Amino acid sequence: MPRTLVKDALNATAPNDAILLQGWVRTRRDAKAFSFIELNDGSSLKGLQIIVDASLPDYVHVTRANTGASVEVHGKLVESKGGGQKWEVVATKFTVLGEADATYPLQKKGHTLEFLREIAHLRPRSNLFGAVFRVRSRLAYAVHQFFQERGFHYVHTPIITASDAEGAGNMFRVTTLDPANPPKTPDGAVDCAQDFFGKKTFLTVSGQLEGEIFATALSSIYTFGPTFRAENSHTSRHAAEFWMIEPEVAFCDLNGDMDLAEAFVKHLIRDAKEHCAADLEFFSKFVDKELLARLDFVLDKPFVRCSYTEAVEILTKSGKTWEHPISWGANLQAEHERYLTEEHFKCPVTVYNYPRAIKAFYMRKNDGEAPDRQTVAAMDLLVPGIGEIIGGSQREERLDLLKEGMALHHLDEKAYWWYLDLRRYGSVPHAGFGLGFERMLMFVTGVANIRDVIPFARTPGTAEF
RNA sequence: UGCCUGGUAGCUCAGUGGUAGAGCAGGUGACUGUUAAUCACUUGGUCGUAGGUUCGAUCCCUACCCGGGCAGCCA
Repeated sequence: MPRTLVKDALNATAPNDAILLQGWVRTRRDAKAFSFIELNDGSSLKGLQIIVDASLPDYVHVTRANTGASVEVHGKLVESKGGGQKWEVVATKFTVLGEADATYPLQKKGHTLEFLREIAHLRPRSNLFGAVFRVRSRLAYAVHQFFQERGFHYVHTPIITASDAEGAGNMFRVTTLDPANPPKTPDGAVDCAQDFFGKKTFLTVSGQLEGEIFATALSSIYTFGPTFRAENSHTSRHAAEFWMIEPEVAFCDLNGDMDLAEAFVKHLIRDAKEHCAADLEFFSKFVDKELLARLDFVLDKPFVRCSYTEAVEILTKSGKTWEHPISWGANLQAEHERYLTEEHFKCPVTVYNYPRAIKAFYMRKNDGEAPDRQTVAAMDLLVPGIGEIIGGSQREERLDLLKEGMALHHLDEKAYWWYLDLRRYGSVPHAGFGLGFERMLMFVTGVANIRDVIPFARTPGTAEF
């Protein structure tokens, strides 16, 4: 007999005389003549109520079906006599597949997120994490759907890379050399030429530069994969390993890039609302009361677009005192970004055209500006509660200006020979951005800590599981 | 990395310079078409680690370890 998922049983339109369910016991309530078992198989937030009558021969096994045990139930799907659920299953055959004794850590009560992180191998069986990871799965699908429907091609950029100065933070070294006894060059330095790849290699901090290669061939591409930053960041929104989505579009300028970013974020929110409604209701009830209202609000209105120069004026005229003083040329700090999106505009804000000096070498220089007010066509999308969720730019497609940018950032042209070739041969205007998948999940679920939207979080000092 | 904050029963927490309590979980019993069921009884802790002050430290001091928050870095 084929297995029926709890989700499908709950959505049944008619009773069913013979049904098979498999899953884990969430809670059991014993009555004199029968027991109630709430069965969950991860297919939905809500479980299915199982009735095991004491007259059933298998009833002797019910006492072993404690919270956490895995069970198999053959039975009849019938309309429930009790309140609280439409359908329930009256068991005809009841089997405990795997017991869970009193040491099972998940209890029928609220646990702290900190405790659940310590049992990351069991927390997917909780309501909250079941919901988080169902949404994560759905949104990963929605990412591909959004881009595939728009003619983008999915590119697998390398995870191991030799590009070591992309300006996106510290990198993890990848090496097979013996750390205790590495080969040395005559002058005493570690001889990286003898390493596995014959040179220094790292885990990628971004697939953007390789993405540009494919955008200047396939026109519109996106990457979606793991990214690594060896920053010693102790915050609720940084992880050493996270997933990033990086579209790159040829024949596209900054406005097109901002349009794409806005459409993408809205698509993901709309998709979650449509396909994960019960899970989002759960978050709205137990994690963040404002969640659903905020998501609706974000969908309804166009995002505000505000140039860096305007943003600095707003911040200067706000009358607020800043921990980090703000003036033209300084980077926007978290407190500034939070003010813009949470207090001043009260909606998602795209800040664009940042000072050239504080942005990456590959960003396109804007023309016709005073020498002390030069900007690049960069943009950051800020959302309430999280801050920066997207960072992107139009890329510098003019060879001479790209070389100038590299000189400003003290980069060696030789290391980027292939990147410069893209400007030597058939260069086109192009633009792209990076969206932190976990930050998007935090925004959609209301979950406040990045460690709780990653199955197994890697943060400084922590790599359990 | 800097600053702040916490570490007491399996979990969530209270508490006091004289070596500790509650709720939940577990156990036993009762009761019930129950919904994190309910009621009664009950098991359970060298109070993060190592020093120091003191007649005496879980409590005060120092260091360290671990968790969390904020800032910087960014996605």
